[in-house]
Amino acid sequence: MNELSTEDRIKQAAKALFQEKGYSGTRTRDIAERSGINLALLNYYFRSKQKLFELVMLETIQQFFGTLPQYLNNPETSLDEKIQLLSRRYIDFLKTEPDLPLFILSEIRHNASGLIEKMNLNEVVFKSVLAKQYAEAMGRTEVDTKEIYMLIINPLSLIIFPFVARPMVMALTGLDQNGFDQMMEQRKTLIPIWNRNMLNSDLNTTSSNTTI
Amino acid sequence: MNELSTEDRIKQAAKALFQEKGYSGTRTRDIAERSGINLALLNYYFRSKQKLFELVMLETIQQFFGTLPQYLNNPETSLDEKIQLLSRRYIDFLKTEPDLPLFILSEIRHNASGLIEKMNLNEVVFKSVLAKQYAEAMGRTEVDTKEIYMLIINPLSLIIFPFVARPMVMALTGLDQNGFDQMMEQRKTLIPIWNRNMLNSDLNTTSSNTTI
DNA sequence: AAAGAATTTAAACATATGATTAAAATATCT
DNA sequence: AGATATTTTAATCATATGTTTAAATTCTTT
Repeated sequence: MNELSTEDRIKQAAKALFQEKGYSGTRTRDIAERSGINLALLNYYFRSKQKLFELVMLETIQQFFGTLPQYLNNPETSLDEKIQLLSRRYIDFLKTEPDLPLFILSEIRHNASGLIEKMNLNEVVFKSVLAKQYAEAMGRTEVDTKEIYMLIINPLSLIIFPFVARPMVMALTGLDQNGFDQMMEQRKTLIPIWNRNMLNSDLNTTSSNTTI
Repeated sequence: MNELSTEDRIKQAAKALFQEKGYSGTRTRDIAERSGINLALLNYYFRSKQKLFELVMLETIQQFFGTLPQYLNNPETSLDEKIQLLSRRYIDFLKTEPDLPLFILSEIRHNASGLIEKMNLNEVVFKSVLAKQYAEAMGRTEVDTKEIYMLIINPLSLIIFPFVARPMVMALTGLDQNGFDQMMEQRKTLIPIWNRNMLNSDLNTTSSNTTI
């Protein structure tokens, strides 16, 4: 009853291997071995390595970006609470899938079919409750692009970059894997504080004392 | 007199292609075509695709990390001036080599030979003038690891991540390539301001009003 | 100019890789 | 239980890929 179907076993193995080695570096024979299947089954179930890859990519992109709207759009949390939830949940998620962000960022960079352009993420962002909350705090109805840097890009930079650049971060800090994990735990609470202070620099610039 | 040697032409083509397609996705025939040489010359000059790759990697890693010490160690600039210089220079550099960070981060993640572990980057960081300046401002002789997050990891996150995640950032902000470039120009001055405010959150925590 | 060294060329090689094929095995339906 | 559909298997195929080889060409030295 707990047995995965052959199709799912292939997909799981492919997802892991594509993340580890990239598309070109992953052979169909690697996928067959890891999923414990006969090589020809990959073509039977998915028709080609390329088709399998596209399917895995779609699912993985959905996994990475798909939860973003819910963090930005909960009307019952404040702006700060949203950044707190985003930090905590994304870090928890990335700790379970440490290879995923690098894989996604690498593939969307080289992928000519524009998968994420089709997701209308900028609408999600500009029309989010988070953006509205910030605009209201500034006494306006809309945020501008520069404000999106602080509201979205900077938190995501602080959350995701250490995962993408883990060997580099470990080399710079001298932390081992365990230390790195602890660092990311600490950043769950630190990132919202830092971000609040970055937002405050904009508030100070506009001489507003509004508390969000 | 301006003629590049055959060896250099191969290296340049290889560097560009490895960044675009990765190691496995780049064929020796691609490199030969792009450098305008006969295929066998790759083996004549570099013995193998693997050896060529290792050489290109070494040079590229040096290019990416090699300038870091000079930004952290100039005794004639304040802490804030160092972050300003780091932001400006790294952003300028990355605008000329937009594919480089993703390539480096991807390869050091999968590279078992531990190239960057041998660089003793954490010594560079912990013993830097920057770290000393911060410790002095805190009335101590040394910084701890958490402080390195703010002094080094956070600025690097804010600087490098948008380049690594360019399609994602463009999708979230709705910016085109031109807009993205302008955004990075703005971040040259914004990142030091933001970082100063993050550091201030630590200063406030320790109830110190010291100005650095 | 001739000899020797270095570079370049085109073809061939040995192996790898994604895909196909046909038969065998298993599952499902009547 | 037999017929049919689906899944699996092992071998084979067609092409790709990194590398080698030997000859030709160019460069350097005497």
